[in-house]
Amino acid sequence: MAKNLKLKAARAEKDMTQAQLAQAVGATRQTINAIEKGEYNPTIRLCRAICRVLGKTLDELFWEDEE
Amino acid sequence: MAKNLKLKAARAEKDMTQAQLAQAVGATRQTINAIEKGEYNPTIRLCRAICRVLGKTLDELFWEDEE
DNA sequence: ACATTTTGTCAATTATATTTTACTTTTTGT
DNA sequence: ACAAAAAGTAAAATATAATTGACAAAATGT
Repeated sequence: MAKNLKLKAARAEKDMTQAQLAQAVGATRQTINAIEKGEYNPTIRLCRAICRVLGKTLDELFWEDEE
Repeated sequence: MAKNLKLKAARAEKDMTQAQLAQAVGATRQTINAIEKGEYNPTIRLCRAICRVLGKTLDELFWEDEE
């Protein structure tokens, strides 16, 4: 898995820290960090929560052409 | 979580059984069944695999407005 | 009606997502 | 340069996704 820079950018666009995003979606800072780092396979529910907070779609933040 | 009828419909459109879809995405029939039943929180990687096989996007098959 | 396929469901086990605690490194602002 | 905040990282524990095997219920075709 590659780094999720789209997520990182969307978070920056909202001026949120990893800790703030984590709290907003009910996860931990480490989980958010791991997702951005790209070495993670989060659940769809968490992905949806992140999308809602950042105002993005699943396709925008979590699609990958190659797995 | 509600039943995932969009997934069920997309699978029907491809004329695939749950078992066939499961094999195509490298999962078990029970997992596919549970996802369609809606009482499940699959990983994003499995969701992406399903989308690729069925020719749909994450937003089309796995978005939910209310959680 | 009958046989066959598909779906639904359950219990037990395994794999892994997520948490917790803690520490180091990098970034940001003054 | 310094202090503070944010990000990166790691090990151990917990929660839960996913598998395996097996059987019942429903759907489909002849």
